[in-house]
Parts: sequence; C-alpha cells; structure tokens
Amino acid sequence: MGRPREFDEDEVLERAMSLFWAQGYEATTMSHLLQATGLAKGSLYQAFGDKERLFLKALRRYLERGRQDLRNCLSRADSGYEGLRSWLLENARPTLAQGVRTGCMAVNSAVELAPHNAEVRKILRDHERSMEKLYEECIARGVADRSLASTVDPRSGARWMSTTTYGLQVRAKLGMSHDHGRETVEQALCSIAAA
Amino acid sequence: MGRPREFDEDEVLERAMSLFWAQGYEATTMSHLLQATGLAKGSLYQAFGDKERLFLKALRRYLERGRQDLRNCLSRADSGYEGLRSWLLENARPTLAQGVRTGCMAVNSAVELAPHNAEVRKILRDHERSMEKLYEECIARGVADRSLASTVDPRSGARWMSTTTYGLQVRAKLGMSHDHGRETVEQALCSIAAA
DNA sequence: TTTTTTCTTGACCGATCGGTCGCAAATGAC
DNA sequence: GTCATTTGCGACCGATCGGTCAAGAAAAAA
Repeated sequence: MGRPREFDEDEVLERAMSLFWAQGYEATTMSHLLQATGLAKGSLYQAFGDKERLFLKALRRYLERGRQDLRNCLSRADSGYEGLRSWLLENARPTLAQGVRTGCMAVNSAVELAPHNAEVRKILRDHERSMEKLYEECIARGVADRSLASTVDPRSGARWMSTTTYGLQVRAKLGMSHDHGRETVEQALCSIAAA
Repeated sequence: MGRPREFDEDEVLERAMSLFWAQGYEATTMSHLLQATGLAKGSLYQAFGDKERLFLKALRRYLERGRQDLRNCLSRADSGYEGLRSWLLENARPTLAQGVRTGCMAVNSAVELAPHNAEVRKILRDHERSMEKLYEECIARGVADRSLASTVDPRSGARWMSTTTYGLQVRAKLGMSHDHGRETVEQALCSIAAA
C-alpha cells in the first residue's frame, strides 16, 4: 500500500557504490550521490538512512560480489596453484572507471575508515577471514595435487595471499602497469610453488 | 628584519604530519591543525599557504624520513637477504599512535589522493622508484653474497618488495597482529631466498 | 469517493568547511 | 625616536556540508 517507489533500489545502490569506490567516503558528498542517482534528497534519506548507512550497504554489496568472484575464479582453475595464480593476476589488472584508478574498494575503505570506524573494521575483517578461508581451501587442494610446495601452511599462505592482493591494489592506485603487475605475481608465486 | 616567528616551523610541520598521517587529508580539518599546532589561522596560512601545500610539505617530510630509515635498515644488515627481511619485519610491526592504527602515510595517501591529485601521485611514484632503487641494490648484494636465489631479477624483486610492504601496511589498518605479520614475512621471503 | 499510507520534492536548517583580511604587536634599519 | 617589514590574532566570509521537514502526489484500502 502507499505510493510505490519510482526508482530501482538496486540501481541506486550500484551508483552509490561506484562513487564511494572511486572517490572514497569523505570525498563523496550527498550532492554527488543525488546527482548520480537522480534522486531528491528526501527520497535517498528515507530509503537508506544517512550517508554512513548508505556507504555500509554499498560496501557490503561490493564485498559479497568480490567473494563470489573469488569462488568462481578458484573453482574454474585446473590446480590449486593455478587458482591462486589466476586470482593474483586478476588483482594485477589495473581497474579503471571513467579514467580514475579505482583500485579495490575493500582496500580503500580499510585505509580510509577502518581505524576510526568500528563497523567498517568489523565488516572488512569478516570479509578478510572469508577470503582467507577460500585461499586456505585452495592451498590445501594445491598441496594435495602437488602443484604447491608441501611445506606451505594453508593458514599462513592464506594470509600471505591477502597481503599480496592488497599490495597489488595499492600499486594500482599509483598507476602500476599490467605488465609490472604480472611480473610481481610471478615473483610472488615463487614462495609457494612446488619445487 | 620584521617581527620574528614565535613558533618552530619544523615542530608545526611535525604535528601536521602526525594528523594527516593518522586521519588522512579530507578528514583532517584546519581546526584540527590549528588546535594541534597552537597557531592562529592567519599564521598557519601565511607560513604554509593553504591546506594542500601544508599536506604536501608534511608528506615529503614523511617520505624522506622513510627513505632514510630504509637506507639505515639495509646498511645495518649482514647480508642482502637479512636486509630485505629486517625491512619487511619493520613493516610487519603494527604502528599505533594514540590508539589509532596509522599504518603508512605513503600507502594512505596513495589510496586516498593519488588517483585524483597529480602532484601527490608524482611524489609517491618518485618515492616508490627511490625505494625500489634501494631494494634493487640490496637484492644485487644478496645475489652476490648467495643469500638470495641467483634467479631473482633485481628489478622485479624490487617491485615485489614494494608490493609486499604495501600489503602489510593495509593489513595493519585492519588490526593485523605482529605475529601474523611476521608469519607473512617469512612466507613471502620464500620467493627470493637462496635454495 | 474518501481515507490512509507511502513516496517525491525542494526549501530550509545549523554547523562547519577552507580561506581572507585588517589591525595590533614586535622586530631591525636608520 | 620613526619607519618599514613581518608576524600574531581572530573576526569574518561565502560556500558547502549532512540532515530535516512540510506539503503535495500517487497508489491501495475503505
């Protein structure tokens, strides 16, 4: 009952996510969000609460998609090693949106907000743990199929994977070329590859 | 001639740097800076120009200090391998200031500002290149003293070092423990250690 | 049709943003 | 002393920030 929404909530969330992703939280103003979504101020506030709530919702959406991407990437691989390698190569591909090096929204949010916002910190830590669970499984698989060194500990290997993807995403912000990214991935992989 | 300054420019810059480091550029307001430095508005503007100029000056100071730290760290080491290892371990130590996980100001600035600010981008890229030159020399040393694998290319190894330190600093923002950091460093080092 | 409920819209709010400016104070030059 | 020059200070500026709200519009319920 009541008057129906004139906008698609998912579409609005998607545009908000893009803005926060490309510009960060502080640098994205409500005016930007209104202009990008085409909504009036009241509508946006009524639908999503305040700026922070909207951001959190956009962040959660981004992270869920990232986890799904990782699952797909790893499951497509022919070996544990190839799974990790293809995910790292994915992270070595500089992401551009409208000429802006967006990097990874998880990394961006971790750097900008995590130290001062407990909710963001919790979300990102949980996400990190989920990602590392997937890395872990993949490493176990790689040890079993002998594509990874038998000495690799799945837990610490998983944390090492996180670290390496984060690092690549930071370098993407400074304009790392795809070639340099790939080169770094191959170098990094030496630490876990089977002898 | 004229009236002499009543404040120490270096001291003011130091405090500004700490604020920008801990809170980022956007989240640090002129009021914060005035309160932290004890200066009046006009004095700060007359001495440093606007907020961005002050930030750039603080950033340059931070980066110079970082390069010096790296030089010291590497030169103290007994081998190329130990040099890289001790620098990575330095980056695995979570930095806290007044309870805030400050991480690394270079990484923070790269993520927050580099895509939208050409000056910041240039400064950080130049810094990255300088750091990688030092890594390179250290890797060459390590190959020569047989502490590193002879197969390691100094250039790509240097970029891999950058990537790994960046990754550790991002994880520091999410509350990485010192133990996990050290564990990751040991895992990562497997990719360059001599067989 | 009337009522109820929800949504849309933009005027409006106080607070704060980065930045300017005029005036008093403090120094060296003369 | 007088003057020129620079600093310290804080009132003041327009713009913009995130956020609220009242009134109108559109649908379902009666």
